[in-house]
Amino acid sequence: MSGQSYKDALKNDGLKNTKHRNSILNIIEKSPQPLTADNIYMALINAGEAINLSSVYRILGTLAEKRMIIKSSVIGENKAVFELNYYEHKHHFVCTKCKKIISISGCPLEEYEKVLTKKMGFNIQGHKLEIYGICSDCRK
Amino acid sequence: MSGQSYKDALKNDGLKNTKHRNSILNIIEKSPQPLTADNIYMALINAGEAINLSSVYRILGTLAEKRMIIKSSVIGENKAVFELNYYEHKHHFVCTKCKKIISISGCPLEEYEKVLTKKMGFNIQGHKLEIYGICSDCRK
DNA sequence: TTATTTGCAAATCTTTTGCATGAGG
DNA sequence: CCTCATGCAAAAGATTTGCAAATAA
Repeated sequence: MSGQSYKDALKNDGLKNTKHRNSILNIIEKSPQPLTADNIYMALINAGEAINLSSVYRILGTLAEKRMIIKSSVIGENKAVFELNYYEHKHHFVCTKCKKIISISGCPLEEYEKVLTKKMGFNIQGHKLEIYGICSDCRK
Repeated sequence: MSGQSYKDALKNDGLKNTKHRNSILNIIEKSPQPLTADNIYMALINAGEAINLSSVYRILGTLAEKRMIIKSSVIGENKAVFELNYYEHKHHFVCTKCKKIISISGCPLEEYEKVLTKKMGFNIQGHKLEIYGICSDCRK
């Protein structure tokens, strides 16, 4: 729980630099996969940091609004997951068997978005791509 | 509410041909965009068909399990949406301003999935792509 | 000091479930 | 008939909110 400080990043978004916000950003940053609000809450509790679940939700909402993190959802699950808003654009592969989430770097959609912009008149802000199937471990 | 009968389709999946199941399939089929359980429930009530919301959920669950419909979710919303399992593969554009959902035919991912299969050893079953931004109407 | 943030409890919203009744094949 | 489908009420899970107390700047 002693990771980097997000003091400046928070300040730039007009947010106060609090212990909870820093801890939550650190947890999300260190996670190789997107986390639910409850995952993050439990991680804090296990690390000995007293916090209320509603505060976790409130902080996640604020950070997502400021685009420091991204809120999304996983097919078939009815709860939100959060991850850092990496400037390197990534996608995820979800194993339908073991539920593992694997990051995939690179994005095949840049050209396609240009075509859509021209053809449909959209102003595209982003996209979400999730690929699902059986991972190599589960195929064995 | 007097649309086609899904009698044979239901029978093929070992499901009884009930009024509710037919009505729900018709509502989903006629909708240009994915619907929530509550959207469907309200449509039934407005059409004068008495049904319980839990039955709507149960029917949607059954139909999704039999792959007659597809359950998915929209970024930033915490409820599931349902649409027909068209055999023509489609994606959606979501306008972040007016919340309109526009279907896009065609899919830019076929080649990419082949590459991933080879490179990562995945057995790919499907994907979900959602593109968001401002639609042409809202840009005006 | 003052606006922002957090804790707490309760409310709200979506979805699921148990059980008794009702309807399809 | 006999099984499957539905209604109803209640539970469960995720998320939000109002308000008072605590804290950062």
